[in-house]
Amino acid sequence: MHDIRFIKENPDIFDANMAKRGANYRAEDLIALDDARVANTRAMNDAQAAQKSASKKIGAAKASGDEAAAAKVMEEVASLKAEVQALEAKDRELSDDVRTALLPIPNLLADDVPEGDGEDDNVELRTWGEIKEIASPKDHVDLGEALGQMDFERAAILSGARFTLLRRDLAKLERALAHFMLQTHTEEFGYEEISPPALVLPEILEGTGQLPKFEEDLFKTTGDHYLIPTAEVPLTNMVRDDILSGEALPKRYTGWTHCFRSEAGSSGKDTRGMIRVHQFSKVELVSVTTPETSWEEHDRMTECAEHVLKQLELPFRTVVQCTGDIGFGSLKTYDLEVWLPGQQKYREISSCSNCGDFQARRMNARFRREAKGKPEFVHTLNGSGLAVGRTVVAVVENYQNPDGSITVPAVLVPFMGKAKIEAA
RNA sequence: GGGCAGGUGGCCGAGUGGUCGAAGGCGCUCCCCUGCUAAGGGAGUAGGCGGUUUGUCCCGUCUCGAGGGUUCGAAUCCCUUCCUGCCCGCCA
Repeated sequence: MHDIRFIKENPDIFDANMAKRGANYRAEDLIALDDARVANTRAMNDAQAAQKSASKKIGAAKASGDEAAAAKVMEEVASLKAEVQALEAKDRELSDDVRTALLPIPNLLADDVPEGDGEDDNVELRTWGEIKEIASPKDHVDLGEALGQMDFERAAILSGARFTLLRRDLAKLERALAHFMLQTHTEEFGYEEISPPALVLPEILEGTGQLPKFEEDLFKTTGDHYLIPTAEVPLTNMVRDDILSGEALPKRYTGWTHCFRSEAGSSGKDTRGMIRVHQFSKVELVSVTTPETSWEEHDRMTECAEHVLKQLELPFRTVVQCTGDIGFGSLKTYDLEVWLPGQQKYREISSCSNCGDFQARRMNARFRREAKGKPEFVHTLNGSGLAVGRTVVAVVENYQNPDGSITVPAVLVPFMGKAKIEAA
């Protein structure tokens, strides 16, 4: 959420950013809305002050036993009551209007976010690894089904379209990958492992930005809960409503959770296999930092995610998302795209974003620089480290052998207890 | 699910209609005294919004789990709701 005061002081910056995102919000409209709120607040405060001082007079008169004087002031003040109540009601209404207007507005953009219309305009920063020559490569669906360990038919019987079911060694591969990732992030990079709830309340999703604007992307229960679309949601809200001490920062959280996405609006896209499904597992990284260290942390986090791909020896490239592809709450986002031989393409496997104070403001997450200092909003970052389902796909496709077996990446052998995945 | 008891400042804890944003204690910060393995004295110590100011000091107002209500006035009374603890029931 934006700081209305920032918009008032920098209307041009705000408008230019919205234009870059192709979003239709204007500083002028928001300022007018807030000015109305401020005018009402002043009137309300004045009325409250008048009422309060009169009430004190009544109290003083009663204390000294002067009932006549008390009655006289009570009469004078009677009319103020309605006025104060009306102004208070108006204040609630206007404050709510401002917040409601601000909530659907996307974050500003870092200056170096490239302009573009969609993912094709993302800019490649670097590539890593060597793409192996594979004669007539198969994709993960053909490989997995031939192994008898990837069962889309059974998944469809159980749950309909866009679900995956893994068996035996491929199920174990998923678990091994997640275990390896968690191990890396906790032991090597100092993240705190969290096993959070997968069902959360609406205000939690509002905190990270999925609500109110993107409700159609979420699964909602028959009660008040929503299924999390990513562990970013609970992990970032770990600091909700907190005032942290400066020394406590940075906070680094990692967690392996299932993620649930309705995939509304992506019908016809990636319908084959386990690239785009309603349920997948992901190891997430979240950092909470001071404002001055968030960019440094952004690079560090991206390197943590890249490190996992390097250890798995999967070729990938790192791109920076353009203005047409970047997410709602992000100032700047790096995507890691892994090479998939079955598609002869790089596909997204991680996305690392610096959200600045955008989420912190929604969550009311703050810190104190010094013991007596004024609370300031923290900065929050999130990244996949990595999407486990897609990593299964990448391993299966990149490590395929001519006989249909899959070589287990060296670093996973201890977790798998074997070096090769074969048909039963 | 049924019953009982609670939710107060960083923490503990007082406060059942009037000058309470809140006693006292702990913790923390600063100052003083003293002088040594510890202690004594003093001051300060929440956040939001708005104003004023940019001498960052002051002023108004709101906030005692949350939301409504009664009242001239509510931490204190009423209603709703959430959470916590304990007992019973049920159950991975």
